[in-house]
Amino acid sequence: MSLRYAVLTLLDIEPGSGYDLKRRFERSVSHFWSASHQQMYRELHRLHAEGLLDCSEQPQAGKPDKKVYSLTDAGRAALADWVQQPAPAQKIREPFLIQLFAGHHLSRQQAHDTVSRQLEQHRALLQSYLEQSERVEQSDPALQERYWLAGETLALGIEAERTWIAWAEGILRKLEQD
Amino acid sequence: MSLRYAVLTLLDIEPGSGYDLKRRFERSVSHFWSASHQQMYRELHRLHAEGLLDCSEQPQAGKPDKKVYSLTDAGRAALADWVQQPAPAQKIREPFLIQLFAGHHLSRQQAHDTVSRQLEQHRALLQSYLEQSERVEQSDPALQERYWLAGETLALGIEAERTWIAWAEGILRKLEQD
DNA sequence: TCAGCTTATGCAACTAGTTTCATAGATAAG
DNA sequence: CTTATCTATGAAACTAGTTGCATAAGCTGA
Repeated sequence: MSLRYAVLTLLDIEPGSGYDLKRRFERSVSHFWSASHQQMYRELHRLHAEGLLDCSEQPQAGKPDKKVYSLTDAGRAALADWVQQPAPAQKIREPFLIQLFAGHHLSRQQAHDTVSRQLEQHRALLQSYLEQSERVEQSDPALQERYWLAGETLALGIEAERTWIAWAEGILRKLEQD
Repeated sequence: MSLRYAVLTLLDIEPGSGYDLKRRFERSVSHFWSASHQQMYRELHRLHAEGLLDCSEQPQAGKPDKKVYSLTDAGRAALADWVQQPAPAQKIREPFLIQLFAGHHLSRQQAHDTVSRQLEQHRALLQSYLEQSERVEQSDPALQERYWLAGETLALGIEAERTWIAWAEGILRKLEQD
């Protein structure tokens, strides 16, 4: 049930199409939510059917037409109501940590390889979060002020990645020293 | 597809029933995976049907009978094979961070309340991870040696919670100083 | 003795999320 | 001129996960 509120939140900040939304999920909330384009379109249809979203078709020059969605009053009310409810518990599912949990089936070299591979991915993630953070810092101060709590979620993403990277580097050191 | 390997990993370390498994998920891998008892039982049935698990019914004094599952050779082979594959990417889904992202719908007081509520939960989590860690330290050194990578996953859980708590405390400070 | 908790297992129906496929115009590289 | 990529939307079928219900034995406290 949280996907719908993630969608409402992004469209509340700025209206957009399913395609826009998919990219905004990748670029701005990937540190706490992910969804495929099919999920977006389905959720947009549902929210529109329930009267939480308005939809206007916009022909574009040189590109296919867009369906731009924006919140109705009912949509804004539903979102404002939900943010005040206790948040459903997060469900953590990290396949890589299962592999480490079963790490006694790996040779030292294999363990080193899998951890290294993950480490590269997390370094890339940290890099992309830092770039996002820079973009935020260069944006309109009034918007930064209004959405400062959103900015803090990104700060958490950055800190979490730094913690992860430091931990993984520690494991690699232990695997290297016999 | 990762649940099955989480189940295989725990049963590889020590055989047990669906009920045991559910509690072991809560007590020993909750920092990277969660599953309901229905998921356990269904997965155990499937794994048994596929020949990856053996099952023996054990009558118990003073308690209902148990079905104790353990890995077959095929089960151990499937697990050993899987741990060497690249891990599927983790999917992060944190409803609380969506709420903060939509935090402009909250008053200062409401924001303070929701963050405080989450902070309490994360402090309790850290506490339980630290207790787990102590239990591990007091266990047989040979087992600690064999499952040291599993121990490292717990260390990551602890570090991640500390990071989270420090971040949340920072938010609360910002919300308190006008 | 009755109510509630723990141990123990399971089905059925539902919601959420993934994968595969399909369509279609524009643009860019070779 | 063909292949590939990007923009843009969607259906259908599948797998994963959740919720609600059912059953049943034993144990604990009022």
